[in-house]
Amino acid sequence: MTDQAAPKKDAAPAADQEVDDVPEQMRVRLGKRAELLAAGSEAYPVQVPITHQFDAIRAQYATLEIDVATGDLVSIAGRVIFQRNTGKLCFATLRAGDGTELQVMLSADRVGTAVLDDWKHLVDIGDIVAVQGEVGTSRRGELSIFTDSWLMATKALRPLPVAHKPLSEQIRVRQRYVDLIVRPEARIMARQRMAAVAALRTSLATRDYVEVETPMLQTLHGGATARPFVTHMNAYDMDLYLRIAPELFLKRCVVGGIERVFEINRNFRNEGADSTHSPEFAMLEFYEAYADYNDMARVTRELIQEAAVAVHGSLQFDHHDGTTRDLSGEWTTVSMYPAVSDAVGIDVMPATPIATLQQLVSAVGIVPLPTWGPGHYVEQLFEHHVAPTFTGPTFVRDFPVDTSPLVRAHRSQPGVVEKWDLYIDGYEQATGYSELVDPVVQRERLEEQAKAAARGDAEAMRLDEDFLRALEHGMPPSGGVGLGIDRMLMTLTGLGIRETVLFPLVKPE
RNA sequence: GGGCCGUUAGCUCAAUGGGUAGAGCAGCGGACUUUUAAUCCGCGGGUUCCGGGUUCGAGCCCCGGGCGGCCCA
Repeated sequence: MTDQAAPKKDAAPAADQEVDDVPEQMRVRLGKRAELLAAGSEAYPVQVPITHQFDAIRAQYATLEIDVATGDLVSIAGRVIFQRNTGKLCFATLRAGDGTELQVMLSADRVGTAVLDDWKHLVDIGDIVAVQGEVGTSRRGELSIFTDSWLMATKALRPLPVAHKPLSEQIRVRQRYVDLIVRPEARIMARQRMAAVAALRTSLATRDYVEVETPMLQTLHGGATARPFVTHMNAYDMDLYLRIAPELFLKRCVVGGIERVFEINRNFRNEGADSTHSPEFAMLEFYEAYADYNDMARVTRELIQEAAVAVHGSLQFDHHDGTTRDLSGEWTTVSMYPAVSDAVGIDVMPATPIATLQQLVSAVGIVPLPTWGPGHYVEQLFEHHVAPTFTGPTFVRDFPVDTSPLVRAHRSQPGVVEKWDLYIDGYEQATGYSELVDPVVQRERLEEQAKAAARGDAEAMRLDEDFLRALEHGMPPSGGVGLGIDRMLMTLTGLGIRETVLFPLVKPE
Protein backbone atom coordinates (compact mmCIF):
# COMPACT_ATOMS: atom_id res chain seq x y z
CA MET A 1 0.00 0.00 0.00
CA THR A 2 1.27 3.43 -0.79
CA ASP A 3 1.27 6.09 1.84
CA GLN A 4 -0.81 9.17 1.36
CA ALA A 5 1.73 11.30 -0.41
CA ALA A 6 1.44 14.76 1.08
CA PRO A 7 4.10 16.74 -0.70
CA LYS A 8 3.35 20.31 0.22
CA LYS A 9 0.60 19.95 2.78
CA ASP A 10 1.30 19.54 6.47
CA ALA A 11 0.92 16.05 7.82
CA ALA A 12 -2.24 16.98 9.69
CA PRO A 13 -5.08 15.88 7.40
CA ALA A 14 -7.50 18.44 8.77
CA ALA A 15 -10.74 18.15 6.89
CA ASP A 16 -10.87 21.74 5.72
CA GLN A 17 -7.30 21.63 4.54
CA GLU A 18 -7.86 18.39 2.69
CA VAL A 19 -10.81 19.74 0.75
CA ASP A 20 -8.90 22.71 -0.61
CA ASP A 21 -7.16 20.46 -3.09
CA VAL A 22 -10.18 18.46 -4.09
CA PRO A 23 -12.55 19.12 -6.99
CA GLU A 24 -15.94 20.46 -6.06
CA GLN A 25 -17.86 17.27 -6.69
CA MET A 26 -15.55 15.25 -4.47
CA ARG A 27 -15.92 17.85 -1.73
CA VAL A 28 -19.68 17.45 -1.96
CA ARG A 29 -19.46 13.69 -1.73
CA LEU A 30 -16.98 13.81 1.14
CA GLY A 31 -19.49 16.05 2.90
CA LYS A 32 -22.27 13.50 2.38
CA ARG A 33 -20.03 10.77 3.73
CA ALA A 34 -19.41 12.90 6.81
CA GLU A 35 -23.14 13.52 7.21
CA LEU A 36 -23.85 9.81 7.17
CA LEU A 37 -21.26 9.22 9.88
CA ALA A 38 -22.46 12.19 11.94
CA ALA A 39 -26.01 10.80 11.85
CA GLY A 40 -24.78 7.50 13.24
CA SER A 41 -25.08 5.65 9.91
CA GLU A 42 -22.26 4.04 8.04
CA ALA A 43 -20.86 5.06 4.69
CA TYR A 44 -18.96 1.76 4.34
CA PRO A 45 -20.72 -0.93 6.40
CA VAL A 46 -18.99 -4.28 6.72
CA GLN A 47 -22.00 -6.04 5.26
CA VAL A 48 -25.47 -5.29 3.92
CA PRO A 49 -28.41 -7.71 3.72
CA ILE A 50 -28.87 -9.39 0.32
CA THR A 51 -31.50 -12.01 -0.36
CA HIS A 52 -31.63 -11.94 -4.16
CA GLN A 53 -29.39 -11.29 -7.13
CA PHE A 54 -30.72 -8.99 -9.85
CA ASP A 55 -30.76 -11.64 -12.55
CA ALA A 56 -32.75 -14.01 -10.31
CA ILE A 57 -35.39 -11.33 -9.71
CA ARG A 58 -35.53 -10.48 -13.41
CA ALA A 59 -35.97 -14.15 -14.25
CA GLN A 60 -38.56 -14.87 -11.58
CA TYR A 61 -40.75 -11.84 -12.38
CA ALA A 62 -40.22 -11.63 -16.13
CA THR A 63 -43.92 -11.86 -16.91
CA LEU A 64 -45.34 -9.49 -14.32
CA GLU A 65 -48.29 -7.32 -15.41
CA ILE A 66 -48.09 -3.51 -15.42
CA ASP A 67 -48.59 -1.67 -12.12
CA VAL A 68 -48.79 -4.62 -9.74
CA ALA A 69 -47.33 -5.45 -6.35
CA THR A 70 -46.37 -9.04 -5.59
CA GLY A 71 -46.16 -8.99 -1.80
CA ASP A 72 -42.70 -10.61 -2.14
CA LEU A 73 -40.02 -8.91 -0.05
CA VAL A 74 -36.37 -8.84 -1.15
CA SER A 75 -33.08 -7.21 -0.16
CA ILE A 76 -30.75 -6.19 -2.97
CA ALA A 77 -27.59 -4.15 -3.46
CA GLY A 78 -26.23 -2.44 -6.55
CA ARG A 79 -24.59 0.65 -7.94
CA VAL A 80 -26.77 3.68 -8.71
CA ILE A 81 -26.41 4.54 -12.39
CA PHE A 82 -29.43 6.83 -12.99
CA GLN A 83 -31.61 8.87 -10.70
CA ARG A 84 -35.01 10.39 -11.42
CA ASN A 85 -36.28 12.22 -8.38
CA THR A 86 -39.62 13.97 -8.07
CA GLY A 87 -41.09 15.59 -4.99
CA LYS A 88 -42.45 12.57 -3.21
CA LEU A 89 -41.46 9.71 -5.48
CA CYS A 90 -37.91 8.79 -6.48
CA PHE A 91 -36.67 6.36 -9.09
CA ALA A 92 -33.15 5.01 -9.34
CA THR A 93 -31.66 2.44 -11.66
CA LEU A 94 -29.23 0.09 -9.92
CA ARG A 95 -26.74 -2.05 -11.77
CA ALA A 96 -25.25 -5.31 -10.54
CA GLY A 97 -21.71 -6.42 -11.33
CA ASP A 98 -22.85 -8.58 -14.23
CA GLY A 99 -24.56 -5.58 -15.84
CA THR A 100 -28.12 -6.57 -14.90
CA GLU A 101 -30.15 -3.48 -14.01
CA LEU A 102 -33.11 -3.11 -11.69
CA GLN A 103 -35.20 -0.07 -10.80
CA VAL A 104 -35.92 0.92 -7.23
CA MET A 105 -38.74 3.28 -6.23
CA LEU A 106 -39.01 5.26 -3.00
CA SER A 107 -42.34 6.92 -2.25
CA ALA A 108 -43.14 9.26 0.60
CA ASP A 109 -46.18 7.06 1.31
CA ARG A 110 -44.07 4.03 1.92
CA VAL A 111 -40.85 5.27 3.59
CA GLY A 112 -41.94 8.64 5.01
CA THR A 113 -40.56 12.03 4.05
CA ALA A 114 -37.55 11.88 6.38
CA VAL A 115 -36.18 8.72 4.78
CA LEU A 116 -37.03 10.02 1.33
CA ASP A 117 -35.25 13.32 1.96
CA ASP A 118 -32.17 11.45 3.19
CA TRP A 119 -32.17 9.42 0.00
CA LYS A 120 -32.46 12.49 -2.18
CA HIS A 121 -29.82 14.35 -0.26
CA LEU A 122 -27.24 11.62 0.37
CA VAL A 123 -27.32 9.33 -2.67
CA ASP A 124 -25.29 10.20 -5.77
CA ILE A 125 -24.88 8.42 -9.06
CA GLY A 126 -22.06 5.95 -8.53
CA ASP A 127 -22.94 5.07 -4.93
CA ILE A 128 -23.63 1.47 -4.04
CA VAL A 129 -26.83 1.14 -2.04
CA ALA A 130 -28.75 -1.69 -0.40
CA VAL A 131 -32.52 -1.59 -0.69
CA GLN A 132 -35.15 -3.61 1.10
CA GLY A 133 -38.66 -3.72 -0.33
CA GLU A 134 -41.38 -5.38 -2.34
CA VAL A 135 -41.11 -6.64 -5.90
CA GLY A 136 -43.58 -5.04 -8.30
CA THR A 137 -43.95 -3.01 -11.47
CA SER A 138 -44.40 0.70 -12.10
CA ARG A 139 -47.26 2.19 -14.10
CA ARG A 140 -44.98 2.04 -17.12
CA GLY A 141 -44.43 -1.65 -16.45
CA GLU A 142 -40.82 -1.39 -15.28
CA LEU A 143 -39.86 -4.16 -12.85
CA SER A 144 -39.10 -2.32 -9.61
CA ILE A 145 -38.48 -2.68 -5.91
CA PHE A 146 -40.94 -0.64 -3.84
CA THR A 147 -38.53 0.39 -1.13
CA ASP A 148 -39.31 0.03 2.56
CA SER A 149 -35.81 0.95 3.77
CA TRP A 150 -32.38 1.61 2.33
CA LEU A 151 -28.75 1.66 3.44
CA MET A 152 -25.63 3.17 1.98
CA ALA A 153 -23.46 0.18 1.06
CA THR A 154 -20.52 2.21 -0.28
CA LYS A 155 -20.37 5.97 -0.76
CA ALA A 156 -18.55 6.85 -3.99
CA LEU A 157 -16.35 9.92 -3.73
CA ARG A 158 -15.79 10.41 -7.44
CA PRO A 159 -18.49 11.10 -10.04
CA LEU A 160 -18.91 8.60 -12.84
CA PRO A 161 -18.34 9.73 -16.42
CA VAL A 162 -21.41 10.86 -18.32
CA ALA A 163 -23.16 7.62 -19.16
CA HIS A 164 -24.28 8.53 -22.64
CA LYS A 165 -21.06 9.88 -24.07
CA PRO A 166 -18.42 7.48 -25.31
CA LEU A 167 -15.62 6.97 -22.82
CA SER A 168 -12.23 8.11 -24.13
CA GLU A 169 -9.77 5.31 -24.82
CA GLN A 170 -7.48 6.94 -22.27
CA ILE A 171 -9.94 6.33 -19.47
CA ARG A 172 -10.99 2.94 -20.76
CA VAL A 173 -7.43 1.68 -20.60
CA ARG A 174 -6.04 3.60 -17.63
CA GLN A 175 -9.11 3.35 -15.41
CA ARG A 176 -10.51 -0.03 -16.31
CA TYR A 177 -12.60 -0.02 -13.13
CA VAL A 178 -14.56 2.90 -14.58
CA ASP A 179 -14.77 1.18 -17.95
CA LEU A 180 -16.14 -1.95 -16.28
CA ILE A 181 -18.77 0.07 -14.41
CA VAL A 182 -20.08 1.97 -17.40
CA ARG A 183 -19.43 -0.11 -20.52
CA PRO A 184 -21.20 -3.45 -21.04
CA GLU A 185 -18.65 -4.66 -23.59
CA ALA A 186 -15.90 -4.43 -20.98
CA ARG A 187 -17.86 -6.47 -18.45
CA ILE A 188 -18.76 -9.05 -21.07
CA MET A 189 -15.18 -9.34 -22.28
CA ALA A 190 -13.87 -10.26 -18.82
CA ARG A 191 -16.37 -13.10 -18.63
CA GLN A 192 -15.78 -14.24 -22.21
CA ARG A 193 -12.08 -14.39 -21.53
CA MET A 194 -12.63 -16.64 -18.57
CA ALA A 195 -15.01 -18.84 -20.58
CA ALA A 196 -12.45 -19.20 -23.36
CA VAL A 197 -9.56 -20.04 -21.05
CA ALA A 198 -11.70 -22.49 -19.10
CA ALA A 199 -12.65 -24.15 -22.40
CA LEU A 200 -9.00 -24.53 -23.36
CA ARG A 201 -8.26 -26.21 -20.03
CA THR A 202 -11.27 -28.51 -20.34
CA SER A 203 -10.44 -29.42 -23.92
CA LEU A 204 -6.86 -30.27 -23.03
CA ALA A 205 -7.84 -32.20 -19.91
CA THR A 206 -10.29 -34.21 -22.03
CA ARG A 207 -7.36 -35.14 -24.25
CA ASP A 208 -5.33 -36.37 -21.24
CA TYR A 209 -3.02 -33.35 -21.09
CA VAL A 210 -1.37 -32.49 -17.76
CA GLU A 211 -1.20 -28.82 -16.75
CA VAL A 212 2.11 -27.70 -15.24
CA GLU A 213 3.67 -24.44 -14.08
CA THR A 214 7.25 -23.74 -15.10
CA PRO A 215 9.61 -20.90 -14.17
CA MET A 216 8.93 -17.35 -15.29
CA LEU A 217 12.19 -16.18 -13.71
CA GLN A 218 14.93 -17.87 -15.67
CA THR A 219 18.70 -17.86 -15.58
CA LEU A 220 18.79 -18.29 -19.36
CA HIS A 221 16.09 -17.19 -21.76
CA GLY A 222 15.15 -19.44 -24.62
CA GLY A 223 12.41 -21.09 -26.57
CA ALA A 224 11.80 -18.14 -28.88
CA THR A 225 13.70 -15.39 -30.64
CA ALA A 226 12.88 -12.22 -28.73
CA ARG A 227 14.56 -9.68 -26.47
CA PRO A 228 13.99 -10.54 -22.83
CA PHE A 229 13.39 -8.34 -19.82
CA VAL A 230 16.29 -8.48 -17.41
CA THR A 231 15.90 -8.33 -13.66
CA HIS A 232 18.23 -8.85 -10.75
CA MET A 233 18.16 -11.37 -7.92
CA ASN A 234 19.77 -9.94 -4.82
CA ALA A 235 20.31 -13.20 -2.91
CA TYR A 236 22.55 -14.67 -5.61
CA ASP A 237 23.62 -11.27 -6.94
CA MET A 238 22.84 -12.37 -10.44
CA ASP A 239 20.74 -11.20 -13.36
CA LEU A 240 17.64 -13.19 -14.23
CA TYR A 241 15.40 -13.06 -17.27
CA LEU A 242 11.64 -12.95 -17.43
CA ARG A 243 10.76 -15.83 -19.68
CA ILE A 244 10.02 -15.26 -23.33
CA ALA A 245 8.53 -18.77 -23.65
CA PRO A 246 8.01 -21.84 -21.44
CA GLU A 247 9.07 -24.17 -24.25
CA LEU A 248 12.36 -25.50 -22.94
CA PHE A 249 10.82 -26.47 -19.61
CA LEU A 250 7.79 -28.12 -21.15
CA LYS A 251 10.10 -30.21 -23.32
CA ARG A 252 11.96 -31.28 -20.20
CA CYS A 253 8.57 -32.49 -18.95
CA VAL A 254 8.08 -34.56 -22.10
CA VAL A 255 11.54 -36.06 -21.65
CA GLY A 256 10.48 -37.00 -18.15
CA GLY A 257 7.39 -38.80 -19.37
CA ILE A 258 4.66 -36.18 -19.04
CA GLU A 259 3.83 -37.02 -22.61
CA ARG A 260 0.94 -34.61 -22.97
CA VAL A 261 1.69 -31.37 -21.16
CA PHE A 262 0.53 -27.78 -21.26
CA GLU A 263 0.93 -24.46 -19.50
CA ILE A 264 -1.15 -21.28 -19.61
CA ASN A 265 0.63 -18.22 -18.33
CA ARG A 266 2.38 -15.00 -19.20
CA ASN A 267 5.39 -14.47 -21.44
CA PHE A 268 7.38 -11.24 -21.49
CA ARG A 269 9.08 -9.77 -24.54
CA ASN A 270 10.99 -6.52 -24.39
CA GLU A 271 9.83 -5.22 -27.74
CA GLY A 272 7.45 -2.69 -29.20
CA ALA A 273 3.90 -2.24 -28.00
CA ASP A 274 1.10 -1.55 -30.46
CA SER A 275 -2.45 -2.60 -31.24
CA THR A 276 -1.49 -6.27 -31.67
CA HIS A 277 1.59 -6.54 -29.43
CA SER A 278 1.80 -6.28 -25.67
CA PRO A 279 5.07 -6.67 -23.74
CA GLU A 280 3.43 -9.27 -21.53
CA PHE A 281 0.95 -11.63 -23.06
CA ALA A 282 -0.91 -14.76 -22.11
CA MET A 283 0.17 -17.91 -23.89
CA LEU A 284 -0.90 -21.51 -24.08
CA GLU A 285 1.85 -23.95 -24.97
CA PHE A 286 1.21 -27.65 -25.30
CA TYR A 287 3.28 -30.65 -26.32
CA GLU A 288 2.23 -34.14 -27.26
CA ALA A 289 4.54 -37.13 -27.58
CA TYR A 290 4.16 -39.30 -30.69
CA ALA A 291 2.30 -36.49 -32.49
CA ASP A 292 3.58 -34.40 -35.44
CA TYR A 293 2.71 -30.95 -36.72
CA ASN A 294 -0.28 -32.26 -38.65
CA ASP A 295 -1.76 -33.74 -35.48
CA MET A 296 -1.07 -30.50 -33.63
CA ALA A 297 -2.83 -28.42 -36.29
CA ARG A 298 -5.93 -30.54 -35.86
CA VAL A 299 -5.87 -30.28 -32.05
CA THR A 300 -5.30 -26.51 -32.27
CA ARG A 301 -8.28 -26.06 -34.56
CA GLU A 302 -10.43 -28.14 -32.23
CA LEU A 303 -9.31 -26.17 -29.16
CA ILE A 304 -10.15 -22.82 -30.77
CA GLN A 305 -13.44 -24.14 -32.09
CA GLU A 306 -14.39 -25.46 -28.66
CA ALA A 307 -13.42 -22.11 -27.10
CA ALA A 308 -15.61 -20.31 -29.65
CA VAL A 309 -18.54 -22.54 -28.78
CA ALA A 310 -17.93 -21.91 -25.08
CA VAL A 311 -17.99 -18.14 -25.64
CA HIS A 312 -20.64 -17.79 -28.34
CA GLY A 313 -22.44 -21.13 -28.43
CA SER A 314 -21.58 -21.40 -32.11
CA LEU A 315 -18.73 -21.45 -34.62
CA GLN A 316 -20.36 -18.59 -36.51
CA PHE A 317 -20.76 -15.41 -34.48
CA ASP A 318 -21.13 -11.63 -34.80
CA HIS A 319 -19.08 -8.86 -33.21
CA HIS A 320 -20.18 -5.50 -31.87
CA ASP A 321 -18.96 -3.81 -35.04
CA GLY A 322 -21.35 -5.92 -37.08
CA THR A 323 -18.70 -8.13 -38.67
CA THR A 324 -19.07 -11.90 -38.53
CA ARG A 325 -16.61 -14.72 -38.03
CA ASP A 326 -16.89 -18.29 -39.22
CA LEU A 327 -14.52 -20.77 -37.57
CA SER A 328 -16.42 -23.87 -38.67
CA GLY A 329 -15.20 -26.86 -40.63
CA GLU A 330 -11.66 -27.69 -41.69
CA TRP A 331 -9.36 -24.68 -42.12
CA THR A 332 -7.33 -23.66 -45.18
CA THR A 333 -3.72 -24.81 -45.37
CA VAL A 334 -1.10 -23.20 -47.61
CA SER A 335 2.59 -24.03 -47.99
CA MET A 336 4.97 -21.10 -47.68
CA TYR A 337 7.36 -21.51 -50.63
CA PRO A 338 4.67 -22.35 -53.22
CA ALA A 339 2.50 -19.49 -51.93
CA VAL A 340 5.35 -16.97 -52.17
CA SER A 341 6.31 -18.32 -55.61
CA ASP A 342 2.75 -17.81 -56.88
CA ALA A 343 2.68 -14.28 -55.47
CA VAL A 344 5.99 -13.02 -56.91
CA GLY A 345 5.73 -14.89 -60.19
CA ILE A 346 9.00 -16.81 -60.00
CA ASP A 347 9.93 -20.04 -58.32
CA VAL A 348 11.16 -19.29 -54.79
CA MET A 349 12.83 -22.21 -53.04
CA PRO A 350 15.13 -22.68 -50.06
CA ALA A 351 18.00 -22.74 -52.55
CA THR A 352 17.05 -19.44 -54.20
CA PRO A 353 20.11 -17.12 -54.12
CA ILE A 354 19.96 -14.35 -51.54
CA ALA A 355 20.60 -11.73 -54.25
CA THR A 356 17.34 -12.73 -55.94
CA LEU A 357 15.52 -12.52 -52.61
CA GLN A 358 16.99 -9.09 -51.97
CA GLN A 359 15.65 -7.88 -55.32
CA LEU A 360 12.18 -9.22 -54.59
CA VAL A 361 12.17 -7.59 -51.17
CA SER A 362 13.39 -4.17 -52.27
CA ALA A 363 10.87 -4.27 -55.13
CA VAL A 364 8.14 -3.87 -52.50
CA GLY A 365 10.00 -1.34 -50.38
CA ILE A 366 11.11 -3.55 -47.50
CA VAL A 367 14.47 -2.60 -46.03
CA PRO A 368 16.37 -5.74 -44.94
CA LEU A 369 18.31 -5.95 -41.68
CA PRO A 370 21.95 -7.04 -41.85
CA THR A 371 21.23 -10.04 -39.62
CA TRP A 372 18.73 -11.55 -42.06
CA GLY A 373 19.35 -14.96 -43.57
CA PRO A 374 17.50 -16.16 -46.68
CA GLY A 375 14.57 -17.40 -44.61
CA HIS A 376 13.88 -13.93 -43.23
CA TYR A 377 13.53 -12.64 -46.78
CA VAL A 378 11.07 -15.35 -47.68
CA GLU A 379 9.02 -14.71 -44.56
CA GLN A 380 8.95 -10.99 -45.31
CA LEU A 381 7.77 -11.68 -48.84
CA PHE A 382 5.13 -13.96 -47.44
CA GLU A 383 3.88 -11.41 -44.92
CA HIS A 384 3.74 -8.75 -47.61
CA HIS A 385 2.21 -10.69 -50.49
CA VAL A 386 0.32 -13.66 -49.11
CA ALA A 387 -0.83 -13.07 -45.54
CA PRO A 388 -3.09 -10.10 -46.41
CA THR A 389 -5.06 -12.28 -48.84
CA PHE A 390 -6.34 -14.70 -46.20
CA THR A 391 -10.06 -14.64 -45.58
CA GLY A 392 -10.73 -17.35 -43.00
CA PRO A 393 -8.47 -19.16 -40.52
CA THR A 394 -5.40 -20.38 -42.40
CA PHE A 395 -2.51 -22.66 -41.52
CA VAL A 396 0.73 -21.62 -43.23
CA ARG A 397 3.19 -24.49 -43.22
CA ASP A 398 6.74 -25.53 -44.06
CA PHE A 399 8.93 -22.58 -43.04
CA PRO A 400 12.59 -21.84 -43.85
CA VAL A 401 15.00 -23.73 -41.62
CA ASP A 402 17.18 -20.74 -40.69
CA THR A 403 14.37 -18.84 -38.94
CA SER A 404 13.24 -21.77 -36.81
CA PRO A 405 16.26 -23.21 -35.01
CA LEU A 406 14.32 -25.43 -32.63
CA VAL A 407 12.23 -27.18 -35.30
CA ARG A 408 13.10 -30.39 -37.03
CA ALA A 409 13.80 -30.57 -40.74
CA HIS A 410 10.96 -31.53 -43.02
CA ARG A 411 10.84 -35.31 -43.51
CA SER A 412 11.06 -34.95 -47.33
CA GLN A 413 11.71 -31.30 -48.35
CA PRO A 414 15.26 -30.00 -47.86
CA GLY A 415 15.74 -26.50 -46.40
CA VAL A 416 12.28 -26.52 -44.89
CA VAL A 417 11.06 -27.31 -41.37
CA GLU A 418 7.88 -28.93 -40.15
CA LYS A 419 6.29 -25.81 -38.74
CA TRP A 420 3.00 -24.02 -39.27
CA ASP A 421 1.63 -20.64 -38.27
CA LEU A 422 -2.10 -20.14 -37.83
CA TYR A 423 -3.45 -16.84 -39.16
CA ILE A 424 -6.89 -15.61 -38.13
CA ASP A 425 -8.14 -12.10 -38.79
CA GLY A 426 -4.83 -11.20 -40.42
CA TYR A 427 -2.41 -11.95 -37.64
CA GLU A 428 -0.54 -14.89 -36.22
CA GLN A 429 -2.44 -16.63 -33.45
CA ALA A 430 -0.64 -19.91 -33.01
CA THR A 431 2.41 -21.75 -34.20
CA GLY A 432 2.99 -25.50 -34.26
CA TYR A 433 5.90 -27.83 -34.89
CA SER A 434 7.19 -31.28 -35.27
CA GLU A 435 9.72 -30.75 -32.53
CA LEU A 436 13.44 -31.19 -33.01
CA VAL A 437 14.45 -33.93 -30.57
CA ASP A 438 17.88 -34.94 -31.95
CA PRO A 439 20.25 -33.63 -29.25
CA VAL A 440 23.19 -33.44 -31.65
CA VAL A 441 21.37 -31.33 -34.23
CA GLN A 442 19.80 -29.25 -31.47
CA ARG A 443 23.23 -28.49 -30.03
CA GLU A 444 24.49 -27.39 -33.46
CA ARG A 445 21.53 -25.06 -33.91
CA LEU A 446 21.85 -23.57 -30.43
CA GLU A 447 25.57 -23.05 -30.92
CA GLU A 448 24.74 -21.08 -34.06
CA GLN A 449 22.34 -18.99 -32.01
CA ALA A 450 24.92 -18.43 -29.29
CA LYS A 451 27.34 -17.14 -31.92
CA ALA A 452 24.69 -14.77 -33.23
CA ALA A 453 24.12 -13.56 -29.69
CA ALA A 454 27.82 -13.01 -29.25
CA ARG A 455 27.75 -10.94 -32.44
CA GLY A 456 25.14 -8.72 -30.83
CA ASP A 457 21.83 -10.19 -31.94
CA ALA A 458 19.75 -9.45 -28.84
CA GLU A 459 16.99 -11.78 -30.01
CA ALA A 460 19.20 -14.85 -30.39
CA MET A 461 18.98 -17.71 -27.92
CA ARG A 462 21.61 -18.65 -25.39
CA LEU A 463 23.13 -22.11 -25.04
CA ASP A 464 21.11 -23.94 -22.41
CA GLU A 465 23.30 -26.89 -21.40
CA ASP A 466 20.73 -28.31 -19.02
CA PHE A 467 18.12 -28.36 -21.77
CA LEU A 468 20.56 -30.18 -24.06
CA ARG A 469 21.33 -32.64 -21.27
CA ALA A 470 17.61 -33.35 -20.99
CA LEU A 471 17.38 -34.01 -24.73
CA GLU A 472 20.36 -36.33 -24.46
CA HIS A 473 18.26 -38.49 -22.17
CA GLY A 474 15.83 -38.88 -25.05
CA MET A 475 12.69 -36.94 -25.93
CA PRO A 476 10.10 -38.98 -27.83
CA PRO A 477 9.04 -37.71 -31.27
CA SER A 478 6.61 -34.92 -30.42
CA GLY A 479 4.50 -32.09 -31.68
CA GLY A 480 4.26 -28.71 -29.95
CA VAL A 481 2.08 -25.61 -30.19
CA GLY A 482 2.14 -22.08 -28.83
CA LEU A 483 -1.18 -20.22 -28.89
CA GLY A 484 -1.64 -16.54 -28.01
CA ILE A 485 -4.58 -16.24 -25.62
CA ASP A 486 -4.95 -12.47 -26.01
CA ARG A 487 -5.04 -12.73 -29.78
CA MET A 488 -7.50 -15.59 -29.71
CA LEU A 489 -9.70 -13.36 -27.56
CA MET A 490 -9.38 -10.61 -30.17
CA THR A 491 -10.83 -13.01 -32.74
CA LEU A 492 -13.53 -14.24 -30.40
CA THR A 493 -14.57 -10.74 -29.29
CA GLY A 494 -13.62 -8.47 -32.19
CA LEU A 495 -11.80 -6.16 -29.76
CA GLY A 496 -8.27 -4.71 -29.81
CA ILE A 497 -5.55 -6.04 -27.57
CA ARG A 498 -5.96 -3.07 -25.22
CA GLU A 499 -9.52 -4.26 -24.66
CA THR A 500 -8.95 -8.00 -24.27
CA VAL A 501 -6.27 -7.37 -21.64
CA LEU A 502 -7.86 -5.76 -18.59
CA PHE A 503 -4.82 -3.78 -17.52
CA PRO A 504 -2.43 -3.36 -20.44
CA LEU A 505 0.86 -1.66 -19.72
CA VAL A 506 0.62 2.10 -20.25
CA LYS A 507 3.06 4.86 -19.54
CA PRO A 508 2.46 6.53 -16.17
CA GLU A 509 0.28 9.61 -16.30
C1' G B 1 13.78 7.07 -33.84
C1' G B 2 11.22 10.92 -37.49
C1' G B 3 6.81 13.83 -39.10
C1' C B 4 1.84 15.58 -38.27
C1' C B 5 -2.30 16.32 -34.95
C1' G B 6 -4.33 16.64 -30.09
C1' U B 7 -4.17 18.02 -24.66
C1' U B 8 -9.58 23.54 -21.87
C1' A B 9 -14.84 22.31 -15.73
C1' G B 10 -15.99 15.62 -12.79
C1' C B 11 -17.23 13.70 -18.30
C1' U B 12 -17.84 14.94 -23.74
C1' C B 13 -16.55 19.19 -26.28
C1' A B 14 -16.67 24.92 -27.90
C1' A B 15 -13.93 29.74 -27.74
C1' U B 16 -13.92 35.85 -34.40
C1' G B 17 -7.42 38.25 -35.92
C1' G B 18 -3.73 38.09 -29.17
C1' G B 19 -8.47 41.49 -25.49
C1' U B 20 -13.20 39.36 -18.86
C1' A B 21 -12.77 31.10 -20.87
C1' G B 22 -18.45 28.81 -22.60
C1' A B 23 -22.33 24.64 -23.60
C1' G B 24 -24.61 19.84 -22.54
C1' C B 25 -24.55 16.22 -18.89
C1' A B 26 -22.88 15.81 -13.75
C1' G B 27 -23.05 19.01 -8.92
C1' C B 28 -25.61 22.69 -5.43
C1' G B 29 -30.55 25.33 -3.95
C1' G B 30 -35.90 25.31 -5.05
C1' A B 31 -40.66 22.98 -7.37
C1' C B 32 -42.75 18.28 -8.70
C1' U B 33 -46.14 10.90 -6.52
C1' U B 34 -44.96 6.97 -12.20
C1' U B 35 -39.81 8.31 -14.08
C1' U B 36 -36.57 5.67 -18.15
C1' A B 37 -30.34 10.51 -20.51
C1' A B 38 -37.35 12.87 -16.23
C1' U B 39 -38.98 18.09 -16.51
C1' C B 40 -39.08 23.42 -14.89
C1' C B 41 -36.55 27.86 -12.23
C1' G B 42 -32.00 29.60 -10.11
C1' C B 43 -26.63 29.04 -8.79
C1' G B 44 -21.69 27.61 -8.19
C1' G B 45 -17.62 25.09 -10.58
C1' G B 46 -11.12 26.39 -14.36
C1' U B 47 -3.10 26.20 -12.34
C1' U B 48 -6.73 26.13 -20.29
C1' C B 49 -0.94 19.34 -19.42
C1' C B 50 4.08 21.37 -17.37
C1' G B 51 8.32 24.99 -17.74
C1' G B 52 10.33 29.19 -20.13
C1' G B 53 9.81 33.37 -23.75
C1' U B 54 7.44 37.53 -26.82
C1' U B 55 3.56 41.22 -25.61
C1' C B 56 0.33 46.56 -22.24
C1' G B 57 -2.26 41.80 -22.48
C1' A B 58 -1.38 34.56 -24.20
C1' G B 59 -6.15 28.95 -24.10
C1' C B 60 -4.43 31.18 -28.84
C1' C B 61 2.19 33.24 -31.01
C1' C B 62 7.65 31.22 -30.13
C1' C B 63 11.16 27.52 -27.58
C1' G B 64 11.69 23.10 -24.48
C1' G B 65 9.34 18.97 -22.06
C1' G B 66 5.16 15.25 -20.63
C1' C B 67 1.14 12.16 -22.19
C1' G B 68 -1.93 10.40 -26.20
C1' G B 69 -3.46 9.41 -31.43
C1' C B 70 -2.23 8.80 -36.69
C1' C B 71 1.49 8.05 -40.49
C1' C B 72 6.55 6.62 -41.66
C1' A B 73 11.11 3.78 -40.44
